Amino acid sequence: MHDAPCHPADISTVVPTWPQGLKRTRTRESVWAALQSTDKPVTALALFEDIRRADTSAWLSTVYRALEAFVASGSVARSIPTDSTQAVYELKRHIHRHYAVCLTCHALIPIDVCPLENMLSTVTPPGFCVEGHSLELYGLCSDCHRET
Amino acid sequence: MHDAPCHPADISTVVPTWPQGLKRTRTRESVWAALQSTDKPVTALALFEDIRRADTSAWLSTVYRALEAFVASGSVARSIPTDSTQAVYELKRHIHRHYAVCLTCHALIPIDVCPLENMLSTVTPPGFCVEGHSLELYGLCSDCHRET
DNA sequence: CTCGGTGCAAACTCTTTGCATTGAC
DNA sequence: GTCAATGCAAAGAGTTTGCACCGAG
Repeated sequence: MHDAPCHPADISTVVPTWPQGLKRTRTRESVWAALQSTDKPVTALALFEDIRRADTSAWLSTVYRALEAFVASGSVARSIPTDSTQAVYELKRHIHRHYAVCLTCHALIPIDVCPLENMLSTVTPPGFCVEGHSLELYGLCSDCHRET
Repeated sequence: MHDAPCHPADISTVVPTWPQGLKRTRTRESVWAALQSTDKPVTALALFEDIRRADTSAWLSTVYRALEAFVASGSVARSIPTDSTQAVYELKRHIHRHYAVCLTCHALIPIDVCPLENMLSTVTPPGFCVEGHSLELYGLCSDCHRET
């Protein structure tokens, strides 16, 4: 008994293409390339420093604005790890991925099964249109666990 | 390199008691009471304003320090919603609960089933010691969905 | 040519810290 | 009495904004 079409993320492409309608500029291309080059979430500052290494003309606020544009276009996801206050960004590769974060060394360990995949309908409150979800485990990675 | 005990959260009590070893002071008691009085995550500022209404002597940094102490004691959870940069705090009632957050009106709708409950072992990376997890759905609540 | 994007500085928000004083145990 | 907690101010981190200039479409 639902009415309006509730469009879940499509799971088609694996390498995202440049978001349509966004001007291709120097900084944006650098940000995009930097995001392509990793499969882990990164901070705006890390991106900036990375980009600055090759392009001294880049500017932090521009990186933020580029990320903002990508997020608005739906091609980049922004989130904040539990043990931090700093936002991290990652390309929406349509390869759905979550991480376990180590509270000691802040390592991110990929989780390859998404428990929500088959359970989303069970879990969603009635009437709510899910556009996405975040999931994170936290605790101690095997290295830090050993050292205790 | 010993196998330290990996202690998952216990699911015993429902109404948390004052964290042992913490001095009972004016502001801390107020913060505690304010957290007891709601079952949704709240910001430090919201708590502060709430407390200020009854106790003009309260101070924001003290609220932060109280929350920090509660979090350290394990009795309060801190998290940051996807659509925000501001931390929210909630009592760990040992009633495990997640929320769906509306990207338009920021409403929090409780989710009553935790999909991880039965799947944690399937999902956890080998060697990782899980201390907790966060899960959040985001999208549009029924009200905001209608208006589109 | 036009309008959106950028360089740069400065503001803003949330959170933390430093230090003298107070108050819980 | 002792040491942790607090009042208050001020700093700090991360992020956003304002505005004049620049450059992609």
